[in-house]
Parts: sequence; C-alpha cells; structure tokens
Amino acid sequence: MRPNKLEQPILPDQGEDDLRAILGGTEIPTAYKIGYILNFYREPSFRRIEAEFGLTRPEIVILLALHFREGITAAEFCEFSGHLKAGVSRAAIALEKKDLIRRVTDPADSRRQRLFLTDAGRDLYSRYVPALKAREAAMLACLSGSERKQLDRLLDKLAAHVPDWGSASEL
Amino acid sequence: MRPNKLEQPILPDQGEDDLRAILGGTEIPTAYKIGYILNFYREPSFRRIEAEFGLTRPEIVILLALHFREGITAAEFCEFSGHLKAGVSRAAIALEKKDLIRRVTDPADSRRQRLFLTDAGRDLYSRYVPALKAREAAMLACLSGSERKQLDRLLDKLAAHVPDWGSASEL
DNA sequence: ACAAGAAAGTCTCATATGAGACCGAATAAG
DNA sequence: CTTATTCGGTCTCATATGAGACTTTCTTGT
Repeated sequence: MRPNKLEQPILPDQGEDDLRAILGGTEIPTAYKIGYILNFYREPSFRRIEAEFGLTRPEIVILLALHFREGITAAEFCEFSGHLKAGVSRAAIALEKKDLIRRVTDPADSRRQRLFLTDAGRDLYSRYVPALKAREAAMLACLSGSERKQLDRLLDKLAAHVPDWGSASEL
Repeated sequence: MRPNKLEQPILPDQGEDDLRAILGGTEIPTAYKIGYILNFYREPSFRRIEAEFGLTRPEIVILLALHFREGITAAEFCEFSGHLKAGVSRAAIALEKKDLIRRVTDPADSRRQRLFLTDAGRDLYSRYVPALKAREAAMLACLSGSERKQLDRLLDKLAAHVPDWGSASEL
C-alpha cells in the first residue's frame, strides 16, 4: 500500500485475465487505460523530481516546455499544457526566484512576459530528464519497434485533433 | 487563457507543423503526447464533475472503479489506481457520509473494509459517466475502427507490463 | 482621442493533496 | 503465550492547487 513515496505502486501478481478485469470493465476503456498507464509513468517520476529538486508540477513542466520552446509566454503555455494561468504565474515567479528562468517583458506588448531558461535552469533540466527518459524507455520496452511507430502515429493523430473535441460545455 | 473553468483550453488555430513543434520537440515524445492527450480528456471532464456533483478526484475514480469491482478494499484500490492511501481513505469516508457507498468491515480481517456502491452511488455514477463516454468518443472520433483496435491493443499491452517497469528507486 | 471591452498576469481564499506519524488488528517468531 | 513485525486504515500538518477577483495594458469602435 505505498509504504514509500518513491516506491512505485505495486500490482499484485496476477495474470492477464485479472488485469483485464481491472482495466476492461469500464465504460470508458480507452480513456481509463491511458489514465492508468500515464499514472504509473508520471506519478513516481514526478514525485521523485519534486522531492529531489524542490520543484512543483507546473515548474517541472515549464522547464520541459522551455527546453524546446524558449521565449514562450505564460498564456501560450497555458493553452497547450492545460495548466491554469494562476498556477503558471506562480510557477514562473518561483522559477525566476530560483534563477532557473528569466522573465522578460515583451517590448511589443508589455502585458506579456517571455520566459527563457537560464544556464542553471538548463542544467537542472538536464539532471532530471534522464530519469523521465529512462522511465519512458521502460514503459515502451514491451513494444516492438513497429508497435512503437504505430503508437506514436496514433498519438500524433489524437493530439492533432484535440482542438476538434468540442468544448466541455457540450458534455 | 482559460477564462472559465468549464471551458476547454483552446488551442490557437495552427497547422500540424506547429503542432509538431509543440509535441515533437521533447526528449520524451511518447510520454509527453500521452500526457497532453490525457490532460485534455480528463481535466475538463473531471473539473465539471467536481463542480457539478461536489466530488473530488479520488471520489470520482472510486465510484468508477466500484462500478465494475464492487467489494474492493481501499488497499486494492490504491494498488491499481496509483492513488495514495490517505486520499483514498478520505474519499471513502466522504463517500460514505454522502451515502454513495457503504463500507463493510471484512469479517475475515477486521482491518479491511470492503466498499460497495449504494443505490444513490450507482445513480450518481450513471449521471456523470455519459459525459465521460461522450468525451472519449470525441477523442477517438478521428480514428478509424481499425486504428481504434490497434490503439486498444497497444494500450492493453502497455498496461499489462506496468508491473515490469521497475521501481522508481532505479530511476 | 476616448470609452468600452478584452487580454496577460498577479493575488487571495478556500480546498485538496502529499507525506508521514499514528493506531489497532493480524500474523509470525521465539 | 508473548512479543515483534507487518498491514489496513486514519489523522495531522504543511503545501499545492483551483477558482475567480483584481490591475494594468492593449485593442476596438465611435
């Protein structure tokens, strides 16, 4: 029962039939399975990073995003990450205080702040990303090369169509 | 920028190349994409359920799980859901207070409590699950029938191998 | 040029959550 | 039998988070 925060939650040793009983019984099987897999990918990794480097979730994700999208604004980050603007604002302030990013007011629109990694931020990122990569590799280890290609193709397609899902108010 | 909590975060209207710039740049592309997709599936739906029915995340998920696994204990739920035991305990207490579940001490081991849906719990579940189903359908709408089969097969495989990922302490 | 409205980001408050200490029940060992 | 240990569950405390009010800046229409 999760004796330790860094311990991966352990599944009882059970056959695939029982696993099917766990995962196959919902009325939202695909979403449920994605959630299940992602939980076991993300939670242990993120908890460890939080504990080890003193970062919060939004802070971790902002550093991740800045690594390939420097100069992004908080609002842009909200749009594609789904985080709330208050959380992003808090995280950006905290990251700046820790000297991991710089916030530069956009000269063209002084409401906006563009975010940039500092050397320290890049360094910190490079110290925690290997764990995430390793865990992704562990997650994908059971798939063959062509299965991984399939999976990535399907995920790309799903991701590309996210904007078409319709607003939540239609739910 | 998320003006409303029930509003789905809106992506700027951008071509697939830009989307690739958002999603393809990480060092953990598969995990990142799964997270991206799941965020946009889960957050709006769950926020709506939270607001509309006064439930917390763990409460929502417990009701979901009980719907196909009645009599589960809190510890079992922790194991396959990845939730923390304190959260599950709190949620179970709250759900019982709302008469949505019953907690029955296991006669064989009086430490354990088995959880069962009440009629009210079943009813509440049936009122919020359609929204989740609808959103899953929207998510999958861009895939063909055979692509969905592919996806489910890959997810089943990934889910079945979760226990092999190794403990987080190896990260 | 001015007023009205939208947008970016910050702040505040209440609540949810994570971590781990704690308690009582069950099991194992001597 | 008695004691130590593990295990299911609860409690407490500090922190993170969600929601939305608020401030300032930009945009639009007249």
